[in-house]
Amino acid sequence: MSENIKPVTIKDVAKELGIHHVTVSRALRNTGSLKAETRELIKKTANELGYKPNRLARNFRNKKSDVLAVVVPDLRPYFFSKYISDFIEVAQKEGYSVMIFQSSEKADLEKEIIDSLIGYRVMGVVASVAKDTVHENHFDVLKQEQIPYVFFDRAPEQTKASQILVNNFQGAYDAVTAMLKSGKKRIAYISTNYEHKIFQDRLLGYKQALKDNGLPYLEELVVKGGFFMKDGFDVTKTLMALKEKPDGILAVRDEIGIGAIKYLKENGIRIPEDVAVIGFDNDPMGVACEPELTTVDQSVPSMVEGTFDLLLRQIKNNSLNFEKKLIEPKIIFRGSV
Amino acid sequence: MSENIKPVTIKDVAKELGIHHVTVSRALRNTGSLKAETRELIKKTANELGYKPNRLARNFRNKKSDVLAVVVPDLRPYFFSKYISDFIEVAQKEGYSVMIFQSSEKADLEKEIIDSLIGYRVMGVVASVAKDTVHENHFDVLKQEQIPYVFFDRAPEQTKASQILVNNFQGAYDAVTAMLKSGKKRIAYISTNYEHKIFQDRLLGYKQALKDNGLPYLEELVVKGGFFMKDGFDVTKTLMALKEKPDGILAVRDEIGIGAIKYLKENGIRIPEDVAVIGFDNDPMGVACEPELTTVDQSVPSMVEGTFDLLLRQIKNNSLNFEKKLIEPKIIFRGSV
DNA sequence: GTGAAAGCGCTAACAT
DNA sequence: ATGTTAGCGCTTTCAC
Repeated sequence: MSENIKPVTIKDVAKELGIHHVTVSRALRNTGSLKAETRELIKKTANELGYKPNRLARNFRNKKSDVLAVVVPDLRPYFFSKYISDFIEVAQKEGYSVMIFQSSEKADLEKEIIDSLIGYRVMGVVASVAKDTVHENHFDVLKQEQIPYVFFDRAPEQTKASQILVNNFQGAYDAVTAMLKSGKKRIAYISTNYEHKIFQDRLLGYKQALKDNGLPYLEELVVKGGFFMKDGFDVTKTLMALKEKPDGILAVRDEIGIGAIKYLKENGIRIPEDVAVIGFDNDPMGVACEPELTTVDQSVPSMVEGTFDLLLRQIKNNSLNFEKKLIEPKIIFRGSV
Repeated sequence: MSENIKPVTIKDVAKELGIHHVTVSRALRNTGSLKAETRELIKKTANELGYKPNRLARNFRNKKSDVLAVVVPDLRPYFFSKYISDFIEVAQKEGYSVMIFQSSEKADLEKEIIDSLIGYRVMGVVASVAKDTVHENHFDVLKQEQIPYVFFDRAPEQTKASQILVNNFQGAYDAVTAMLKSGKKRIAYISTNYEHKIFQDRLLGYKQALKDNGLPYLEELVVKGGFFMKDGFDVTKTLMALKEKPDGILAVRDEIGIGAIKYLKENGIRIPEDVAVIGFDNDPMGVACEPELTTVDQSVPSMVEGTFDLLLRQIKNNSLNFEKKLIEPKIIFRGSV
């Protein structure tokens, strides 16, 4: 059990110099008017004494923290870890710290997290919602509390907050079109059983591309499964058991697409000659497999940039927005088409 | 510009009920002695009024936050994102919030981060250090400030803090032994140019395994490169240009190992018949490639559990420890050996 | 250019 | 079982 050392405060610095602590405060924050030499002396002394501003006190006094919060279902999928990594980098540069919360795809945990966030008086919230947060509206309390927030990727359906998404319709449309152009005629679509708009939009893009190319929409070619590689593997098995097999697969996630590739290869089906595959996310995992996976890239850096634009504007204007940004996706062609 | 709404405080709740705010505080925290019915009434009222405890005030008053900080070089590598994901999950369960910081492998940024952390009066810090933080000691201020901290995976060399690592020596030793057992005779070793002990230990394990099997240590088979897939690819090219080529490769990261596999396959070299490959980290990417990559698993869940053990003990005893924990690694055999 | 006073929302310690 | 007092470290406002 060690004795408790008291951190150095501005009063300690003030006492050391025989001046008032408010003067120290002013000096350290570069506000007010004081003699340049006093300011320098104070800074030097503060430094020597090992003064570290108490942000708890400062934030409390200012009634706001310099913290941004990010809420995601799960940190591990590459799309999220890449997004958060980029987000933190920008945030640190802008002088914010970042708290990360995981909902583990559970709406009720998400709710608790939001309450907690409000308690911390975070300056802004960025969220991608849980599996079941589709018709829920537990984010609305943030609006009541005047805390700016932005959804990225996944948003509740009826939200009245700003959001930033990839043009998922276009991404799917382009992916299907690409396979059609390479001569494919029966494109299957593998989705998750999540009901977020982003997945619906991808389905719509898929349908529209078929339609615009005079192809029928066939229920049997549209299947749903889980979120991971194994799920893609299983669901592809179902697809390839069809009497009339697909010759192309669009998967809503790269991991699912890789699962598809694994099934196809294990069963001697050539890619892309027999079946082409395209995924979503530009996960580096897609480069590990063979053939490398063609993918719809969501341009995470632009997405983060857009998020900050939406968020900081609200913070700086002290007002909440309801704005929607669309990022145009880009297909990265590799070996699977 | 919207008007500013004042958050509900305990005083508001108190006024509503015509009682003292301290009573409200006690009721809400389940401390002190008060009539059960008063307590319930207060809680109900607080809820109705939409009271959210101001953690800024509470933490300030208590001179400590309920925040744990994690500092990593980069969030994206699977090992880190998995670790942090697990860490946050446990932290949330224990009632802590988590701030994440990225050093981007830069020691000076790390230094700034630490100062910032101290300002937040975080309860504890968990860190894996930057590329250049080998002989540096900028984490020592945490000790001065009496903030418990634990290193995981990468630690500064002369640190006087608790740390948790995989037994890297053993992991490498076992990996080499496994290849030798499968009949390999010339095992190469691909590392990064980072100088952390974990990489040195892996090299020692590699050397010892050779020695124990009567094999010579050959400088030409030990190469260094970058951190990523591309680097593994490039360095393998060098290795395979040797007059006497290796028939086994131990890579210090799965991504590097996958780069090796990609080079080998592109050049018609069979895996594992001609060359076996083993990586470190149990990155799911290793399942995407073909053959699937055999890997040394670091058991992230045990590592997180161990971290919390080391950290919470210090927090609860209000004392700093200097303890070292080793997790035993486990080889996960897949197709590349 | 500097000092003094006041208060943010909360809780520990001491009343009653 | 409840109330009163005081103060955490900082910054805004007003005074000199």
